[in-house]
Amino acid sequence: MLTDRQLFILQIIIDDFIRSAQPVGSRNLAKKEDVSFSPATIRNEMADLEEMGFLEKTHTSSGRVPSEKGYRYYVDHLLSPGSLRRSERTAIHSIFADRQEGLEKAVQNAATILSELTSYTSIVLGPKFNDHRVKNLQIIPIDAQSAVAIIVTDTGHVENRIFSLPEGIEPADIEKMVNILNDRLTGVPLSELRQKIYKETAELMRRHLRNYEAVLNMFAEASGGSPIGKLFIGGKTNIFNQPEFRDVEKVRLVMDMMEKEQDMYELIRPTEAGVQVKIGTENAEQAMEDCSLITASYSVGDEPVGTIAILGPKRMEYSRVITLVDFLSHDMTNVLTRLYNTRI
Amino acid sequence: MLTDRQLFILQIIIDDFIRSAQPVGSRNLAKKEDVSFSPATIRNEMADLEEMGFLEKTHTSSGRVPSEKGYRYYVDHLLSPGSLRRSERTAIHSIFADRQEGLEKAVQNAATILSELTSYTSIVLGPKFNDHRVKNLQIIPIDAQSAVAIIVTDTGHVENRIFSLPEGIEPADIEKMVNILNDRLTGVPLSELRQKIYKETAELMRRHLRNYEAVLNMFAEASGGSPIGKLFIGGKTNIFNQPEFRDVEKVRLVMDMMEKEQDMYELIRPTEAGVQVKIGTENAEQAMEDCSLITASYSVGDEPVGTIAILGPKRMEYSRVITLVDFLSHDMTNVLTRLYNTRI
DNA sequence: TGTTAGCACTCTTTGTATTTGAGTGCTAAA
DNA sequence: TTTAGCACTCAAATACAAAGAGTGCTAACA
Repeated sequence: MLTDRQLFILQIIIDDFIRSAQPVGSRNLAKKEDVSFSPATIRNEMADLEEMGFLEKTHTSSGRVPSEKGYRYYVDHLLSPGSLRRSERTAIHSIFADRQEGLEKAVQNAATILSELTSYTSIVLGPKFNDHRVKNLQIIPIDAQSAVAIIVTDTGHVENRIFSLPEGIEPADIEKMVNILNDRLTGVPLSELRQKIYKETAELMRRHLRNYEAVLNMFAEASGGSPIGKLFIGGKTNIFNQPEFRDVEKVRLVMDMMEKEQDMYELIRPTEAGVQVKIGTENAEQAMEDCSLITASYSVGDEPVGTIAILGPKRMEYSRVITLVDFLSHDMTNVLTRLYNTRI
Repeated sequence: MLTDRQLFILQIIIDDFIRSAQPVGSRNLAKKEDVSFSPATIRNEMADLEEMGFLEKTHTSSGRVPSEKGYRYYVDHLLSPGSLRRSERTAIHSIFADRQEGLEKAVQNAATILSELTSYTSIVLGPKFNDHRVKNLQIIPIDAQSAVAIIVTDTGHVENRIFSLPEGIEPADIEKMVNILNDRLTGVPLSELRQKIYKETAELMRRHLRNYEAVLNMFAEASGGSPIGKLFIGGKTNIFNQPEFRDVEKVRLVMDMMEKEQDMYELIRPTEAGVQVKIGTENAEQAMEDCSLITASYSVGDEPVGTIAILGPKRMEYSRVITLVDFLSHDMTNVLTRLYNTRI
């Protein structure tokens, strides 16, 4: 068990290291105003803290650096709850202020602002609406061989795909089909569209369309096929600012990872509700070894529809970022719920 | 004027430097099989070449390095025309092999393959069709206040945008409007859509829609508003491989630039037909100081619709990359022309 | 018994010569 | 005109010393 003094010292060390990126030694620590013990005392405590695995040394006679376990303890027990500046709050509120631009733009905007506010890298996923419902279906013939299928959802989202038409199909046939599709499928949630379309309309489709699988594919993609929303990353190059990433190889690892969409999806896949902090190797991804990730999901009503995240060095300003991410995720939840939850 | 021997030496120096990234000295040059002069002779020639501005020294007693002027001369006069390996050719042909995926995917694919083939960074812009023509327009009401406007073009491309409906509009009104819009605007090229819609339908729209500007805006974006195609960048982190970019600051400059879409558009904006090479400061962009850019546009018929480019260090394998870019741009032109030019 | 001063020790960082090696320019001979 | 020879330059590597920040341990102190 840790004594109060050990907690105090651990906290100061980590705070200091987060600020300075320099290993912190007993002598300098003792000089701080609110520290009233001698360097020797501090050294003893530090030795204990190191023995317990909260601190590390970079070499035998260096100052101490927080270990992963140290950060973990710090985040779990020592964090003083931060508060946001007025300017930060207005910046966040402004993201969803004007709806005209469309949801996707707004989300992208969120990523940009988040990265500017933190000077770390931001990742915003979503939103995906599992309960998008079909509002309208269209099939628009392009030429003799091909047509575009379009789904409009009740959230105003549009999916489209080109597919081939069977030989000699008549415009009237298509119109009839569209009518039937709309009749049978309006109001169906995208998540159920796939099975519904098989059950309700496959027979009909088969009769009229040679490769109706293409249309089914489109529907599959629109619903379950791409089960995740779009991914936006803001401030990709912010990592260059961190002194511990002076090393080209380290930067490269992280940059490479950020280019792989799949990896990023995996990385920020939400595991539980609320703000989550993953420190260094707590992230599965190899490249995250020296980084930490703070994530939070946002929802429409009770349904999580997306994730926001901040990726920074392990030496991250946890307090500030957690507050920020928490605040933004709630704000997004509020706005989106107000916008889209009414229809349920 | 340069003597044959000077040309020869210049060529060997640049070839060697492109391979090794090391300043090349007279002694090592003289050791090469196909060089039959003594180091002293070479030194004399090098001194002349330096005086003329084709070579530079990194310090007084170092080997020579090509200057920008040197590269320029090399590209303009000394390039041996490269040829592609069978595997490279099949890789390129495979890009547009299956149309099912959609044009956008194929273009993105082109960027990826191009960067893998060269191990430089690739940039692919487009395609934008100036002569997309309107095939069909739809307005789908979402709820009492809003609706989605959709344009389908004769290339199968779909644009959509949400806008607000005026109070108390009837579904029948909308249907009427859609009919009129389709009647008046089908077949109109997107480039002329904006003025046409004003001339032909503004009066009508104003009567039925409160904020018909939103719809006009959408049309504007679909046609002239985003006058450029989508931008794909492949192998962003390939620059890390280059020994002259061991320096974090240098990498950062380039990475920062690549994150700014606007800068990238400007960078690869085509200036004339055919393959173009821009070396170092020949690019306006500050961050390109140590990089070269090789671009080529591709067309549908005679109309250029997009650009492909390779961004690498000044010490780039010009011969190989030029051949590759030339080949791919022609291939894309062929495929796209076959696909889309028939309708004109 | 917990705290602290003192001290020897370690290891990085910084600075300063010194050497090595690759390369140059110039001169004079072939 | 070419080339051998030589003095010279500079970056990079090597070695060494000193400085500085830090530690651990012991013994004295409150």
